[in-house]
Amino acid sequence: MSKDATPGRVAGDPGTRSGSRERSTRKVTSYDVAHRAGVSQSGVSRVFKPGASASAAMRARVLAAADELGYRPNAIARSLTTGRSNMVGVIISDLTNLYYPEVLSELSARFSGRGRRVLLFTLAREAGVDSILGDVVGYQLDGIVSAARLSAGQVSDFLDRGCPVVLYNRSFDDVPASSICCDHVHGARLLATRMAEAGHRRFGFVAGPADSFVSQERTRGFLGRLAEMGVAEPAVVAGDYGYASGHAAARELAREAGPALDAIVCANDMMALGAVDAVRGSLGRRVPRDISIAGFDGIDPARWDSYRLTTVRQPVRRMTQAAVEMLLDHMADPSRAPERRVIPGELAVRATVRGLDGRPAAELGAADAA
Amino acid sequence: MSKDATPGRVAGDPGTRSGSRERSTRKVTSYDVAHRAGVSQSGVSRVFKPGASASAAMRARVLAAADELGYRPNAIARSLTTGRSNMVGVIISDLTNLYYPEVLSELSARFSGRGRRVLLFTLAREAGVDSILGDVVGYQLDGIVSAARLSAGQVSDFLDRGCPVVLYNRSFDDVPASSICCDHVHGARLLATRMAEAGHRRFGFVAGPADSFVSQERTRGFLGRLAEMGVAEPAVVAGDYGYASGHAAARELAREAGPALDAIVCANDMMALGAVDAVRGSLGRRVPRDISIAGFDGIDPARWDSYRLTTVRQPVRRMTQAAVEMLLDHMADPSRAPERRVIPGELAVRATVRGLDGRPAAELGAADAA
DNA sequence: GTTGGTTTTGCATACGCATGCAACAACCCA
DNA sequence: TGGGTTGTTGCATGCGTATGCAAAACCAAC
Repeated sequence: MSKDATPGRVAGDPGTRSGSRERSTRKVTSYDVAHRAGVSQSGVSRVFKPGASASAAMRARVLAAADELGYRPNAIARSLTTGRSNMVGVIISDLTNLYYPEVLSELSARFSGRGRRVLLFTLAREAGVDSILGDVVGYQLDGIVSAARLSAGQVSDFLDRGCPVVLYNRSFDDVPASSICCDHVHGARLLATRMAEAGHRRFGFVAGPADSFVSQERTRGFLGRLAEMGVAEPAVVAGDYGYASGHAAARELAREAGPALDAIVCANDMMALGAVDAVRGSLGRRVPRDISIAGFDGIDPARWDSYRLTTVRQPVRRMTQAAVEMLLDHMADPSRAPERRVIPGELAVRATVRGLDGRPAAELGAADAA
Repeated sequence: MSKDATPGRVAGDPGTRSGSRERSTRKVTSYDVAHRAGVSQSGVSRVFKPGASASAAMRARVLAAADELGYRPNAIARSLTTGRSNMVGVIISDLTNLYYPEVLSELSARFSGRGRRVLLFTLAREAGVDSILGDVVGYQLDGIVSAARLSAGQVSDFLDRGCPVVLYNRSFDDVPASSICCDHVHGARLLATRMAEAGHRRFGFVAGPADSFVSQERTRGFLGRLAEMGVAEPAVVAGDYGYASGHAAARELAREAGPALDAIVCANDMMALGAVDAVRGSLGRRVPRDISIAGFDGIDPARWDSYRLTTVRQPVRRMTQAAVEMLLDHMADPSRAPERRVIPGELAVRATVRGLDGRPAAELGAADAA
């Protein structure tokens, strides 16, 4: 069978298993291709495995047969033998916070560029992490990127299962998982410095959910730096990272802090946008003349003309790139030590914070690209 | 072996294959569990298969052993034998159009509520559809929901491979795929009617990409109805569904149509928001006093106070629910005939369009919930 | 105590591909 | 021309689970 090279015969031979026409009915397997090409099944396997040894002649015959039959290697079967699925899990808590679609979009593009599929997990309301663990193990996921609020124990569970994890904007001292974080403390300090220097004296701060690592860091950085600069302690209220929540928080702050309130800083852009609208609308004050407002993240809508929100931008491109890179590195070499990368945020001073001369800041135009 | 029920012995017995402690090193298979529970592998399989026959005693012993060993059924192996993966593909063209994160979020939640995993495919720039086909086949995806601009041929390829497809906001007359569409023509006619009745006379229309089915429908519906009502034919320019594109288009329309321009309708909300900002900013005109603006989709930011955009809302909840339902139905019974559902859009008149008396429309407050 | 019927259980095999091993061919240099 | 080397190829087996089939156990009524 391997000797009598009569491709004409073989190719013309009506397939024994594959029916009469291409893609007629059922699945085409490597055996079908092998039979048609007159080689063994392992030969087909090798041709479809990059870097395996196969002669040009065999390669050509196999590829021709595969093409005629419409053969696609079965990734499931491959995963079973290799133990890796070429799928990575991406865990996102909440796509309504518009920062996450940006992250997801980038991650998806980068992973697919590296030949991996993205299995998406959205965590409705903190629930379902356990079921995800089951899936991660069951589907042999090669790794996971988590941008959700998992606990240290949950992350450990993944690692114990031999599934590398890259934490996005979170890290644990006692868990050996890699992480990529924006330096929220530093960014918050930059913002605090800038706003204090601009002469704001009565701050309101809108924190995120209490269990949000990002919120904790931003809050700590911002309040800490403000204290260092001798600014009166801000009034603090908590939100849920949503627009409506920022809207409500701004109104509450105005009620609490009274007319002296001259700055509101929110733990993310979504809430800051809500705050801007509340201040301009319900409160009837001007931004930034009466009240300056700033946020964190640098989401796209924050740049829209109606807002031009001052914010601390997270370099999403670089962060996602790092996340993908780190995860793939760990998949390639599991013995590699976990790595914690921190990337500085960038203060983007736009139109919602007064300038250092106390007047509305100069417009920056569209020059500040991500 | 199946008779001497001495669970104490069995449980205390140091596992032969599973090392010494729970989850020590390598994968735990159904054989490990079977050995520990003193039953056969097929027994374990049956216990973990809902609706399979297994005595209460066996079930209890197997579950206990599985728990002690930290066993999780290998979904990959299961997929190999059953031929179905419990994964569905979701194809999204562009997450920067903020309508899609909403759709994706809903789809993800609904599918995971039905026990399916979502494999995400983002189509960068119309490229890569072919590679998706390979993945769909290779990963034995049980079905796919496509909210991207696939061609009829591409959809047929999926179907030929035995993979049911539900098209989201698109359908083909000659392809037997199910689809869920918002009635864009009808919605566009509602909007056109309302705007013409409010006395607008010189329209500008910002279409989407030429190959966008949604844009074609909306354009056709809107222009058609306007013509019926005897309104002068609008100036039409094309955008790419992005904010910046709407911004630029509004300025171009103003230049083309001159000061008589009193209404701009965009083929989606993202562009409409850009148009609002362009009209208020660059053009220095008021909305809706000088120029009314409307969009399509009903994305979240369109409801923000700074915009309160008049739009034709797509009932995302109902549409995604229908999509999931239809896909699952087809997965359960592949012989079922394809179904094309159409759901009406809802005109949401908010603040960017003048009222029927020619004055700014009454605010609707937050009453118009999705 | 026996028989017929109904679970329950184990056995063996299939799913589709990857891969270690051995057989083999081609090729090189002496 | 021969022995050694490199590079191809096929064979056989394993990955972890599901499932048809038959053996076994159980139950109930006679």
